[in-house]
Amino acid sequence: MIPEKLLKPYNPKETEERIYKLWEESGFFNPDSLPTERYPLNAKRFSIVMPPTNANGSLHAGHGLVMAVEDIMIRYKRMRGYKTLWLPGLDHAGFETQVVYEKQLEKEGRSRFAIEPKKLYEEILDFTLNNSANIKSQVRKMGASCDWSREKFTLDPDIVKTVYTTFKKLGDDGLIYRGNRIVSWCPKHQTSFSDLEIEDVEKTEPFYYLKYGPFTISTSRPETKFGDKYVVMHPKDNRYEKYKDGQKIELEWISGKITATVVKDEVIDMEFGTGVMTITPWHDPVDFEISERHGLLKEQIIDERGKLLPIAGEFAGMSIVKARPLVVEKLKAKGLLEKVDEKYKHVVRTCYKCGTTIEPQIRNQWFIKMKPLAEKALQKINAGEITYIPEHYKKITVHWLENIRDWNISRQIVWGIPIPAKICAACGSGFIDLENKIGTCEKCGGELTPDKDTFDTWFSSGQWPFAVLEFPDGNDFKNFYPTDVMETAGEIIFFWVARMIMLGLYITGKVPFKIVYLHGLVLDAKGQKMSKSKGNVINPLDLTAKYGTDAFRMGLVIGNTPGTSLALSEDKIRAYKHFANKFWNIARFVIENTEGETTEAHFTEYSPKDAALQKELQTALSDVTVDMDAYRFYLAAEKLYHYAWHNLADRILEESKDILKNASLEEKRSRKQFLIHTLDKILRALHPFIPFVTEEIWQLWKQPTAKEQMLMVAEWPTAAKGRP
RNA sequence: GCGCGAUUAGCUCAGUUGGUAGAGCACUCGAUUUACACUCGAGAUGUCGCAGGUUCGAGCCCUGCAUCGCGCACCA
Repeated sequence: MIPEKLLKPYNPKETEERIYKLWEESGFFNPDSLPTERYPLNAKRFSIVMPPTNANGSLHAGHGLVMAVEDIMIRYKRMRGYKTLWLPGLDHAGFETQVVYEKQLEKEGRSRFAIEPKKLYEEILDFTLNNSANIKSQVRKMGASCDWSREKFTLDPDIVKTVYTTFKKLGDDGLIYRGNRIVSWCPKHQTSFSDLEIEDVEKTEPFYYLKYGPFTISTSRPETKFGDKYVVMHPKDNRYEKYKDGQKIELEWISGKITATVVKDEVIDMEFGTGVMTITPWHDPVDFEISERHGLLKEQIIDERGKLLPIAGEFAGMSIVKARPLVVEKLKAKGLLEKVDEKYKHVVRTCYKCGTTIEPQIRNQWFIKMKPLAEKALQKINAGEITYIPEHYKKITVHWLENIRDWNISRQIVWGIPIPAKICAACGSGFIDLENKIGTCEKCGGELTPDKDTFDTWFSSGQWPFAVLEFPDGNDFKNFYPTDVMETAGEIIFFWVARMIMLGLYITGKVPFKIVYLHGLVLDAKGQKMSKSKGNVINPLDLTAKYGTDAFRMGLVIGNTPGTSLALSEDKIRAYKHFANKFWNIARFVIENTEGETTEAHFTEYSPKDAALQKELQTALSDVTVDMDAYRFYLAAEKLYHYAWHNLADRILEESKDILKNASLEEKRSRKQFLIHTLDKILRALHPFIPFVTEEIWQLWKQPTAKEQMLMVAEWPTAAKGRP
């Protein structure tokens, strides 16, 4: 009897939840619970650690792509007999989450700075936990066959322990230092950043030429110049030959008479402006370096909120934005303003989140010396131990690693893993202290207080692969590390991927993954970046509800080459909904027309015509397998789509109508066997891409009596092997 | 300034090692008690950014240029 359900159109809504439950309850998402007959103890293993989802919102289209692509990899390998582990996780996403939460506070008319830190932490934790439940159900809706029993969160005690151990080891190896160094500071968020959180924006602003004693100096930031008492020029600049290094000059400046000191330094570009500049070491990285080289005094002009300090005289307490025109006015009144170039183009460093101009500040922070870590990573990458898909990301990574800078890992926010260190109130020294053992400052005997800062979130996620696999003693670490593939967004290649390689190598001695597969952004139908303010955000759940998850997955995968952005249009997804239904009907035709025919696994009496078709199918399948092994899912999916629709349905099924009606008994039997055989193979081959509809058809058709007979753990339809 | 991509049909994009240019959507004409209207058949649409070069043969390899996008960079 043909199952009643097959007579109606395919209904994803009715199917998906039930099928996912079937899979999940089988336990087969867990590599340890796979049927031992097909997956013996010595079976090959395949593992992917899922990029931990930021627990501060809900799934967006980009997550949809992650889930689709990684699930395809995992399902494919599982069908090929690998014990597959796909380990899901959530990221507290320190600063990112804090920003999201602060926006919410703003709407409520509250400010993070008015909330007691402990209370704020509790609130954000609640917020995060609320989101996580939601996110997890969304990941399930995408059909992700990940092992929920191994799920991890970046704030889990064992992860934190690993992070602390790494911090300690870095310290013991002399790779961590606490330095009073210039850092990038966002006055709005009031935290420091690493160089990656900075966005360079080209701006056109007035450029002021100011009289500084006998010199003319130029600046785009007159409001920072109050404390400038060093005037710097190139030692070989003939124009200023008569001024000697260290020479004192009395001159009239913004707030009155000062004594300036001449400094000669080779960083000065003689061609630029007048070849003379004054320096503001507390608030400019170049100036900081100069003052370090020459042992000059440094003075803070701007506070943490971006307001001027008492040194600015009558401007004290003013924000720099307000102060600038007033300072210019005063300079003008004093006759110190020589000229203004109104259209000066230059690069301004801004906070990547809020666009506020970065105000560099000198702060005592924890830094990691990156050079030694980067060198090891470069060796492995250059030796080809990591394959990049697409390839050009390798060059980008190498370039970044070769020019790496030290990593400031201190963040002045509450939402994160606290830095396990003590700070001396008297001398500012810091001591890594995991066991709360150090009582007084080892340098000056001063009193110690716990470090109030938290780690940069990437410091913890940078250790994710070995941390979640429970390095060093976990069985998972032995069985699944290094992982096979790291699939994530090309956007975070430095933030995350490169750092995982460095930290993974440093701690375990091995690269954390063999293949890096990077996908591009998911854009809207017009190719524009999705953003809440533009109102063009596509919610994956709306699309899966409307067209089914299988259609959504196909739409994300086909025509999407790694590394390239994808414009996601609803038309495209609708087209693959049609495909799911088409395939449903192919199955219905085959099942209806082969009723009563027993399946013979190795049928040998094909008619010449069917033998040819059989060969054609084999070729198509091995071709697809080659693509699968080469991670060309966009091609594999398209080929299967084409075969199923335009070969199987349009050609083979159409001509079968005549054969099944009019041909000889032998020919009929041959065709029926071929149809059964083909449907079986195509169901298997399409399963990684459209898991729900294929499993549903499989269940209706084969009516398996044991969970081991699910399509999810069935064998891939060809033994052919592509390139590794 | 240095580096990395992209440029192929009206739109969005494929094109794996060089061998007669492809898909989806859109478009035109036709079919209809059908496995499927979430359908089928037929069709139109391309100097593959430009200029050279290598080759029997180039969308693909090499050189240069243009346009767009991105990343990196301490010029006050």
